[in-house]
Amino acid sequence: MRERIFNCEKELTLSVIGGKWKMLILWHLGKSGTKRFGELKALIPGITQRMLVSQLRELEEDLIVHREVYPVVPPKVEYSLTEMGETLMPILDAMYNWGKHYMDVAEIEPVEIKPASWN
Amino acid sequence: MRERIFNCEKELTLSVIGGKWKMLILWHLGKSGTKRFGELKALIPGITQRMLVSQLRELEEDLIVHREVYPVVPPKVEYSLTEMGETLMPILDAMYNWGKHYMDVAEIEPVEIKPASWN
DNA sequence: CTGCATCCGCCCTGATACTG
DNA sequence: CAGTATCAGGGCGGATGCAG
Repeated sequence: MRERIFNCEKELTLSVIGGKWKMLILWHLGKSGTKRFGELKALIPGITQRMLVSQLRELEEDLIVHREVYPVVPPKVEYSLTEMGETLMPILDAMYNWGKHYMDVAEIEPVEIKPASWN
Repeated sequence: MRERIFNCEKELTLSVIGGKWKMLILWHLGKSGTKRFGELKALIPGITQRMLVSQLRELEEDLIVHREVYPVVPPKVEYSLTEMGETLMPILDAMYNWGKHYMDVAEIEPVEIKPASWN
């Protein structure tokens, strides 16, 4: 179980969205809605099944993501944002805009954003 | 040197504020202004000198924090937010408010916020 | 007072193979 | 299709000692 002892509420927020792939997952679910496991995997190049599963489990445990299992063969599982998860989107938007502006103005090197059309 | 290859601009933002103690440092500098090294250390219980130095160096390198050295003995060094650093405060505010609300509504356990009067 | 150098342990993550 | 199990590596961060 994850220890959750923080100095400030900001760190609680960070612990929810701070996993290596969590912002990407939330972004997809928030911007284009419910997705199947395989769809998410295809949308996030480079992620392994192990990481996608673990990040989704943590988001589910934190009541950010809802997991809907359909009892069919082959298996079908859909993921979507909860209401609580939706309330994170303004923060993700703000972080996206800040990062974009920061790249233009500060020109910190080296910074590379992998090619992607789904921003 | 830190590798900075991201899938999205949000991750760049996270890399700037995501260090273990960075949000705390930025919060103090943003809410109550310029601080000496020793003041910051006193304000952040539990942080080691090594970590305070390294986190400040990274923030300085990222043009978020300004470091002013006074050539006196004993040494005196003051840290403050740059203009770019100030633009992070709305995001930190949003994260603080979200975390606070999240604790009340979601009641995720275990979550513990250490006693502190400087929020 | 404000740092830097060194060592080290742990957790996160990646790779790979296997399964209902 | 949507996972689980296992092993291994690397980097972040903690502890300690020294310096200008």
